[in-house]
Amino acid sequence: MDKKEVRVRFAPSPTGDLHVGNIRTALFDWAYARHTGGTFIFRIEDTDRERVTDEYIQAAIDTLKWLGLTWDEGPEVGGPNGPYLQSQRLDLYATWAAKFLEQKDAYKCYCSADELEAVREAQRAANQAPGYNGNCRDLSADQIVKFEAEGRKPVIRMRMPDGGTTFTDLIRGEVSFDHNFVPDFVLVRGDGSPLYTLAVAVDDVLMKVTHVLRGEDLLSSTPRQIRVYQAMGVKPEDYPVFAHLPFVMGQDNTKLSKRNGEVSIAWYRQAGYLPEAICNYLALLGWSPGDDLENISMKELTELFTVERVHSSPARFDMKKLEAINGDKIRALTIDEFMTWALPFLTQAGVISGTPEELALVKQALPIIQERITTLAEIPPMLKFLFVKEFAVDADSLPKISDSQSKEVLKVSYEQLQSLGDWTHESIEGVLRAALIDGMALKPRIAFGAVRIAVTGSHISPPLFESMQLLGRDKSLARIKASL
RNA sequence: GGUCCCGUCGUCUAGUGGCCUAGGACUCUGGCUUCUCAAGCCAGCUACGCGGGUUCGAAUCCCGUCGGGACUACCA
Repeated sequence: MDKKEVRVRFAPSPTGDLHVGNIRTALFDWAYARHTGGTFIFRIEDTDRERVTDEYIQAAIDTLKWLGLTWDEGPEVGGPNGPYLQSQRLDLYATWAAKFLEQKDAYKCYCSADELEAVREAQRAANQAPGYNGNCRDLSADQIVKFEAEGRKPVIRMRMPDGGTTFTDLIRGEVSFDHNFVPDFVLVRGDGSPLYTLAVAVDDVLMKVTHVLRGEDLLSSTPRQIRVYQAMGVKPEDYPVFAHLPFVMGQDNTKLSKRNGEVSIAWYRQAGYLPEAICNYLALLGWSPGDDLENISMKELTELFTVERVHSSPARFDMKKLEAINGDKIRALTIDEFMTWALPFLTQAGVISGTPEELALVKQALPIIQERITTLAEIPPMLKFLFVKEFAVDADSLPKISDSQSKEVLKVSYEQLQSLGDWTHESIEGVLRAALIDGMALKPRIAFGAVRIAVTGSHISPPLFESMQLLGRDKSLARIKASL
């Protein structure tokens, strides 16, 4: 695009756990930085300290790390343009606000919240566009003295000049706003703390951000941001390039929320989704590589990602497709990788405590369940039968082996298996097939079904003969005997 | 209400005037395979919001219309 080094930032305001929408933005920011060989900056927008907490900030950092979206400048790693928490940059904002005041780009506004609300109320009633009416734009010295004497705490408000703002959005093309619909806006609160409108622009300039990829909800605040650049004396050719990403919405076409799909990335993490799957799926929301390629790695994403290919229309979040991709990613894991992901789920579920024997058994068992699960959370219930101390058949499966035919199947199985020489899944299968299918003329699903329930406790299990081999001769036989 | 953005199968998307009787993926349905569940394979259903133009020709360009969303804070 140009020879200037690309600098992109992800700047969330952690008022809660990072959610699907945030992360999709972070992912695109990251992918763009990596694609261009630029710098990825992570900045925390915590000017609203009533809503942003340290816990949420830490959670945001953890989530980004877990997803593999590493940053070049930001919390923990630092960088030449820090600090990267807006709450630690307050003096910077104050300095610029004072300068704007001095330049008459901004002015003190003494209107109270109640007065402003009354104005808006009247505007709404009169069917006019609600917005600041410019009441304090040109206060006389006397009026200021009077307000000050009343003890009013002024906010600092930016003066929007007549005219309009036009800028080129990388995704939407040329976008224009008439300043008649962009009222003078507040930069600094009555208590002296900065607002997003001030901090975001100051930081983007000071951090030399070249590309602002962010949510579409910020599109209409862009003229205000550009206004601050002007007041800071930034030349138009040095403004960052904007690209407003389309929304990620819930199933019912409303904003994604608890009601129509989980939003918190932390939830997906503990539900057993792989970071690569989440990123792969999210990358497909509002962007596509162009051909029929869909299952891509993080590396491929950075190679293929361009802003030009980002959509301008919103996308609906589809859990089913995420599940499908997650299953694909799990199946593509090597056993060692799969092991690494599986262990925490098994220990947390209390299925294993982590002894070397258990680990060895898990490693042997993982291959037979790898293609049967879509999330890691499905592992514990599926392997539980191998480790459980006090075995019992599931209540809903018990009736299925209580009939006389099942009893007969189990009896024959027990007798045949007892004299089996080598305990391998091939030999187990051979013996049972001969005795039950050939000998008793039963359908495989009927015959093996009974054994399955007796041995694994459920009518749904990993492949029976492999399961029996892993369980071992003693336990397998004991369970069959117990169900006779 | 105003301003701005958006509009291809149920969903995510391919498509930038002829290769489109619109392709892929997920879902769903049916089938094959099969020791359960999966996985895999095959088949099927279903879309260019609507109306006008421009053009020999439009999903692709223009206008209108309808619909959806965002913003309209001393939130971000």
